[in-house]
Amino acid sequence: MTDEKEQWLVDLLRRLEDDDGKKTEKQIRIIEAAVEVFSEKGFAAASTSEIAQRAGVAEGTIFRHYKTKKDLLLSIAGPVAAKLFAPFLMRDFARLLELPYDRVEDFLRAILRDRLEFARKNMKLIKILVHEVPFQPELLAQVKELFTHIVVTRVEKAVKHFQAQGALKEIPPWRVIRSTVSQFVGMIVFHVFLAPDFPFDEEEEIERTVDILLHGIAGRPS
Amino acid sequence: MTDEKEQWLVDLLRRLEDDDGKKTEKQIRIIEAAVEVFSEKGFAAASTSEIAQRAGVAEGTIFRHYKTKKDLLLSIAGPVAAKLFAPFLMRDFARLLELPYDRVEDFLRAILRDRLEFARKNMKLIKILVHEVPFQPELLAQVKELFTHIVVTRVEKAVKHFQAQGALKEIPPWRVIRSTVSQFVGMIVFHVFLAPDFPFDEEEEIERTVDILLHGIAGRPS
DNA sequence: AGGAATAGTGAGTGATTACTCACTCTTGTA
DNA sequence: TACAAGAGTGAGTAATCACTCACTATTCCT
Repeated sequence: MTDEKEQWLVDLLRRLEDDDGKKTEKQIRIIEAAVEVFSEKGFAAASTSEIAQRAGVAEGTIFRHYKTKKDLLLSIAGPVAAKLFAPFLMRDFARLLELPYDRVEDFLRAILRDRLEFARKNMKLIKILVHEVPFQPELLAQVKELFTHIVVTRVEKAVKHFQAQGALKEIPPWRVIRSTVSQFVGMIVFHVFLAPDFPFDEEEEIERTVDILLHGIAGRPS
Repeated sequence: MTDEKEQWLVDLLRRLEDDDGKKTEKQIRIIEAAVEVFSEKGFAAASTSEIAQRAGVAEGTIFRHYKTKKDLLLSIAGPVAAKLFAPFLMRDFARLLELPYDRVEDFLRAILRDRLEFARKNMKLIKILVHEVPFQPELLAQVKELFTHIVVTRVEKAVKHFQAQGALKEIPPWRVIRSTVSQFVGMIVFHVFLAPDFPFDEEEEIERTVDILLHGIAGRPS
């Protein structure tokens, strides 16, 4: 039944796989240059002339492939939003709920590890998305829709599953989700964006973060 | 001894109190209009002509008080950065460490409550600061300096104090700080910026957030 | 090989930009 | 009251902006 309403999501993600479909070499260079300039200066302060210059292309070439500058932005930031939530749509994620012996910590560790890697590989794209989402209504709507659809249909189910199992406290799922997202985003923002040179053992850092999320920072006697 | 090196910080905050010093009525209107336009469109997409129009002022008047558009931005965003960290410099905060009977949860609740209120009252200003910090090196440097100075001299001391007391786990203070900031920022961003219409009992929400930070989301049996 | 579609070009365009400047108006002081 | 200093003005300016278009180069199908 989920496959009916979420078909568009699956389609969306499938389209992301072959997004290198039929692109000219120059068009690829335009996208690469746009990512550079957008992430460095922000969308509004980025000029099409600089993008063209960095791509080694005439300015008119940009507008052959993209109607407007905003079009170029959306063609870049849109897919990032989808990829950001992609792992929560994978089959493995749904199947996971059928494995009652799977421990929450393994589950959380896997997600954090995966999204940390994703953030590292896509720093500039994420920066562009986060920066422009408040000013581009289309982007905001897309992100909100992706997030709510995924959360209510998948993640919330997973939370309730683990709660029934006794692995998670019986608190409202949205609070569990918010705490987890806060902790994970905080960790990723710190290590990837704020202090990328801060030395750390990735596996241990993941484990400690999940441990704090699960058991808190209070002392033992409590 | 802290009073020597941190004199500049104290001075900075004192200057914020009487920042309404000798300002013309039109100058105040310019600042108000600038806050509006900057937060709506972003600094780069905001035009001085629109700011002047909204302030009911000639465009030249802006440049009588501010050398450049960037000057106007910095005069707005700079003080916000300082006010953001201000409560961690208050005398009460330092004195708190001399009260061994004070419980961590009361401490955390007070901070969260205070910063939540601050965020509500200064939504637009915070939005401007967060949005422009990555693109204005002066702002970034100021925020980093404020944060590190405050953290190492005050908050870290507080964490170690509570650890010695047995109220907090013996984990590296920076990890305690990161977890706390993550959880608090996540809570504030959700309630103030993402879902301001989401109905909630503020006091209970504060209590539940602090409880999750202290004791985690794991089920009792563990 | 031929011809149509698509990719690429770059000079040109009107609109908008941040900022200037010569000027007037207001305010405080002696 | 006289006068200096600052506040306020708005037309003006050079630069830059996103975007267009008439044209050429390349690719692709038959």
